[in-house]
Amino acid sequence: MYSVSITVTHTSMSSHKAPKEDELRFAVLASDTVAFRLHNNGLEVLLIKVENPVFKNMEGLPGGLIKPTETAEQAAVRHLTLKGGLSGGYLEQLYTFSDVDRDTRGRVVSVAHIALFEPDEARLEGREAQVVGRWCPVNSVPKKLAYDHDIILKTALARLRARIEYTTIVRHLLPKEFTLTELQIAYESVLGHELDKRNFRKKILGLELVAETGRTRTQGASRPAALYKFARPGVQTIEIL
Amino acid sequence: MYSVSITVTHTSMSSHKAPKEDELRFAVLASDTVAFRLHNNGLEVLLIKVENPVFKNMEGLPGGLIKPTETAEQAAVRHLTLKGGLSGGYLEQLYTFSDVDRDTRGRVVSVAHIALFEPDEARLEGREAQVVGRWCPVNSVPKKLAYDHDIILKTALARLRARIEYTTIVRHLLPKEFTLTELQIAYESVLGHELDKRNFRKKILGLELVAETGRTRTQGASRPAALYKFARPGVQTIEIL
DNA sequence: ACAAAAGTGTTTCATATACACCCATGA
DNA sequence: TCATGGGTGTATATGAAACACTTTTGT
Repeated sequence: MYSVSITVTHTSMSSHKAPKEDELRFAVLASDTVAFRLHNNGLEVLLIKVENPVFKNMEGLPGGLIKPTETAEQAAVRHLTLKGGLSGGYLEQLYTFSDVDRDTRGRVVSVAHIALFEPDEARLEGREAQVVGRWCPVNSVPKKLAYDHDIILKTALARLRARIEYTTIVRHLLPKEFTLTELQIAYESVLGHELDKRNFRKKILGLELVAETGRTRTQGASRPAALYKFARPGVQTIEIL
Repeated sequence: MYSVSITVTHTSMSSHKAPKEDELRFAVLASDTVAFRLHNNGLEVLLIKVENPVFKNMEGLPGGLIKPTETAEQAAVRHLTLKGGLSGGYLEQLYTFSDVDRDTRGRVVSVAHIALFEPDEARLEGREAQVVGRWCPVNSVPKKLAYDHDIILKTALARLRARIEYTTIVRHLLPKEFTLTELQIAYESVLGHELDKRNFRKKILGLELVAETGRTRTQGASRPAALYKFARPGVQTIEIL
C-alpha cells in the first residue's frame, strides 16, 4: 500500500549510486502541536503526560506519527482529537525540527504546528479518546519538558506573539462574538503586557477589523457591552508599511 | 547504522496497535531550496534541470534527500554545493510541504528553505560538482515548474518580501561593504517597487542599522560613494510596535 | 445610591511622505 | 565643462502615546 517505487532520477534525489529504499526511508515523521487557549484572562498551553521512561514524570506536547496517507496538518488534527478530545481549532505550521538526536529512540523529524482554540472548543473531553492532558498557564509551564519540547514551545510563543501584532489570528482564540474588552484581554494575555483602553479601541476600530453585531451582553451589575465580530473571514495580514 | 529502535511508547507515537517499523518509516525526506541572489539590479532564483520524465523539459528547485545523519538545513547546504557549486550563503527554513501526492514517485515530504547569496558567493562554479542550474530573474521564471515547486517559490517570495520589511536579512544579499544606493536597489529589487532616496536614507540611518566604514568607492565619472556595513552581526528584527 | 465595567476626546510628540537641488569626480 | 551618480533639508500629514471622566446597568 505505501510501498512506493522510489527511483533516483529526480533533481531532488540524485546521488552517485542509487541508494536502497531502506536508506531513503530512515526517519519517522511526527507532528507535535503547541495548542493554546485563553482561560481566566491568561494564555494556556496543552501539556500531555509523556510515557517514555527516559522522560519519567515529565510532560510534553501532544503529537504523534504522521501516517502515509495524511499530511502533517491532518496528523496534527488527528492527534489533538485523540489526546485531548479537541476538535475544531485553527492550525498553522510552525517549524520542522530535524535535529538528528532530538528523539532518544532514533531519527524522528517533527513538523510542529501551532493550534488555537476558542474557549468553547478548548474543553478536554475524552469521549472515545483517552484524555491525558491538561491546560497549563504559559507562565507556569515546567522548566523542562520532554524531548526538545521546551524549544518547540518557546518557538511557538515567539511566533504567536509576533503574528498577533500584524495579523488577525487572535480571532481564533475568541468566540465568534466578543466584547472589545475581551479582545483587549486576548491581546494582553498573549503579549504579556497591558494596553491602554482608549488607544486600543481607536486602533482596532480604525483598522475596521471588527464590526458591531448590534447585540449586547450584560455582565453582572454594569453597563452592557456591545458585541463585535471580525469583519472579514480568515486570518488577514495588517499592512504595516 | 540507521537501524534505530522505535518503540511506541512516546506520546508522539501512541496508537492502538503497534505498527511495524516499515509502516513507521514510509516517507522519503527531502530538502528543496529557493536560492536568491541580486544581479543586474534584479532578484534572481536558482533553477535546476529536472530529470524526472514526468516533468520532461521542466525546471525545478535545487534539492535532494536528507540523510540519516544530517539535519534538513545541512542537507540544503550539501545540495546547494552539489548542484550549484554554491558555498556560504544564508539559510532559513521556509515551510514543510507534506501533501501526499506532491511527488509523482511516492511519499516525499520536503522541508523547504530560503537561501540568500551575496554577489560573490553566487557564482555557479561546478568544480567537482556537476552544475546543472541557472540564475533566473524572478519575473522570468517559467509558469510551470516541476512538482509543487511553483508553490514553494511563491511561498518563498512572499516570505522574503515580508521579512525584508522588518528584519535585516537583506544583508545576506549584499557584500560586506556596500553603498546606500546598492542597499536601496536591494530593497527595491525584492519589494518590486521604487523607494524615495532621501526618505530611504533617513530611515536606514535613523534606525542605525548600518555604519560608515570610512572607505569610499568611485564608480566611473561621478562622486565617490561612502561604503557602509551592517552595524550588528546576524539578522536582527526591527521593532515595529 | 453605589459598585462595576463600558464607553469616549484632546493634546503632544514622533514618524512618514512628498518633493528638488547642489556636490564631487572622471572623461 | 559636462555627464554621472552621490548626497542633503523642509514642510505637511498622519499615526502613536499619554491621560480621566461620564454612562449604563444590577443590586
